[in-house]
Amino acid sequence: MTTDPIRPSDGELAILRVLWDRGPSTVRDVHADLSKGRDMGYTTVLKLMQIMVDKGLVTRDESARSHVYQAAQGEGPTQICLLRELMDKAFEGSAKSLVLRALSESTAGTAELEEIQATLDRLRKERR
Amino acid sequence: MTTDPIRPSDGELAILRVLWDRGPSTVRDVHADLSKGRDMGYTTVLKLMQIMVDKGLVTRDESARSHVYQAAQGEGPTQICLLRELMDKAFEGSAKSLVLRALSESTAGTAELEEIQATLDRLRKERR
DNA sequence: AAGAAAGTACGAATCAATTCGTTGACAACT
DNA sequence: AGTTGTCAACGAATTGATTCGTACTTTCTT
Repeated sequence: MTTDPIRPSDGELAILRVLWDRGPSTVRDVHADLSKGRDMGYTTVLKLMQIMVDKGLVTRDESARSHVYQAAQGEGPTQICLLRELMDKAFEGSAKSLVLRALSESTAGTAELEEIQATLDRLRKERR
Repeated sequence: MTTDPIRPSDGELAILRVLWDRGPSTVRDVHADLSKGRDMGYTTVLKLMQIMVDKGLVTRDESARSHVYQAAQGEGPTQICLLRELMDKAFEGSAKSLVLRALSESTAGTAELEEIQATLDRLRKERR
């Protein structure tokens, strides 16, 4: 059995996204990537990633001088964890009302709506 | 013109939910409601609600000795605001992938799926 | 070998959210 | 009038996330 995904903070999530994108990376890599968007010091990223090791959000390979970090949990499980949290906090736990709200404001194009449709069809078959 | 909904913190959101539910309420009312779930002091709720007045999240009628508070923004706009934030933070801004993820893990029953289906159909017609 | 460059580790400052104790005002009760 | 209860206001402690400076180590360059 695997442990439940741990809820990452905002900063941690930003780092995880880089790791999911790039795969195993050094602090320098992550910092370079993150610096495109906003301005933050190298040691800030380092510290955060060290904390993430402690929390179990990432794993670290220390065999080389520049440690190589890797996301410990997948993007999907993390997204689900965050969705569930929001669902509980703001949608009374109802996936339906969350999805309806998201759809009602969505800027998704026709193609994307088709894709959602397909998933929905599949789900309904499974439920039968 | 109305200002954009302000992102409430977790504690603030819990209070807003009570206000949406009950309508205009005193601190005592809100505290009573919130106390069912978790244990928090009266002054904690009071303080939070005072802060919320400053932030513009709620309005306050001070004509009676017990002030009466009211949510300043609707539930819908707030949910949209929170969804958009999560979308940006964890789904690369894509409503589609958020919805797909929510659906894939959803425990929604058949009836609820039907309802989502209906909304989806309507949306697709509009897009045409 | 000396110095610059690139790393990690760590402590401390800051900031926002949350929590609650205490105080003082006002009201209700006796 | 005096006591008790209810309330708003405020200050202070706490906690978690974030930020970065500084120190120390290792590696690379000259």
